[in-house]
Amino acid sequence: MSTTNHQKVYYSVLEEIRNYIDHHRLVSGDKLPSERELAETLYASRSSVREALRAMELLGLIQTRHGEGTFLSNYQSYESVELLASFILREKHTRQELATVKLLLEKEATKLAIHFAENGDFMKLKTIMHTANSGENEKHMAFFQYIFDMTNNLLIKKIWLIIVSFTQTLHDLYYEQTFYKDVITALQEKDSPKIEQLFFEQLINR
Amino acid sequence: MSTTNHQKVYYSVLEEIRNYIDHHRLVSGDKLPSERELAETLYASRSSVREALRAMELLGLIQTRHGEGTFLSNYQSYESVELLASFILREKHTRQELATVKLLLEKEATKLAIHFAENGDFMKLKTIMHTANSGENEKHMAFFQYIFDMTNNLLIKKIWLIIVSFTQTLHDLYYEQTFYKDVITALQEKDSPKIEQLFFEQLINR
DNA sequence: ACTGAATAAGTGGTCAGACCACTATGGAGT
DNA sequence: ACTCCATAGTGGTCTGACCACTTATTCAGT
Repeated sequence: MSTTNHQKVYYSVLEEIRNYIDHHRLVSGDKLPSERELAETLYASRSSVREALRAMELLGLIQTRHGEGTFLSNYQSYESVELLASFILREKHTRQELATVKLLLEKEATKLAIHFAENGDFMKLKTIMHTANSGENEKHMAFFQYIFDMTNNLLIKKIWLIIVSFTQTLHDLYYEQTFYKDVITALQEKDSPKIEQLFFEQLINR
Repeated sequence: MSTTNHQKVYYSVLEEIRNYIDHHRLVSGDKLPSERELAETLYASRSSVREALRAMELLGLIQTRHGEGTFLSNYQSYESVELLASFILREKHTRQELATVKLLLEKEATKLAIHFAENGDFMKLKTIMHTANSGENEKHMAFFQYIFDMTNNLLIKKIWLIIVSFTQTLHDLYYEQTFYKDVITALQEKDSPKIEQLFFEQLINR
């Protein structure tokens, strides 16, 4: 019944580090105190401090450089998403589920890209699809990598990359040859329903 | 443990643990080997094993009980999410990305659900939204949880759950009151473009 | 034979200290 | 002014110890 509020040390360390970041107005790239200094300041052992820092590192919140120090990550890398995914995707998800999510992400990204696409982009996409010395899977990857970059949404791209990496081991990634050309056209005409239709055709073609 | 390839020990440990879970077909609630046993098996120190376990714990992948052991979790534990979110959501850009992906997933799930919806489902959804003694966020969760279950796609649901758990700590999840009613109607009429339109209105309303 | 309390064994939680590997720095020698 | 390298500072890892908590075992009292 005793509600012992025994918080683990590494957890308090995490909170303290967050407070430190806030209080010192640290931004990406700034250096954190050394492990030994943190340990002394927070009255914790270096092991406990490291447990907290390693967790943060794995989540992509910080970046450690051997011999240099610990730094706030320069960009939001969504490392935690990858780690989570590697555990979630280990389960018995069917090929069907993976393929569906992959297609949905590609479709939505394309529709998002409508709002950002400029003239040069269409040319670039066409060039990608006409690169001679690359396989269909490589073209597909390059094509949508470009699309996802256009969306300015790193998170959705990250999720897609993970899904794709799992899909790739099962079967091919790519759609029909004419599909990509049609997508570029629809993108150019900012025709969202057309994109919806194009992907839907691929969905039922499987 | 071998330090070849500059791979940090705690990271190898993490991969090994994932392999162990995979190989032994562990499911939620199952017990992992003790820290000492893992250290011995993986030729790593207990400190390194703990660094890996703490990171997994922070992500809600495992649950440790003092004196008992370490157990595989169903990663529904929202315990550390708030702390995690306080780190991850520091940048406005990140919040935007999360909100967009959340909306896209909900939209696509709803459209997928069209193909599975039966008469009883609409009634059930209406009931959820008319439950008196529950907040708007709870209604929203229950509503879409039901939608996602209809899609028979566990993967997309899990992705959504993770996204939502982070979003929730920051601001409200839900849309306008009339929105849900309109969605049910569109679902009933299998009107995919209407669903598209409804969500799009919410997107620009932010 | 049964019950219950004391004990032991196993587990996570934490700490201190040691050593290694790597990086940046600054001073000695040119 | 330049180069070189010893050195200090940093993260990376390991060992061993002790504490706190939970469960299993033992054993005394009935």
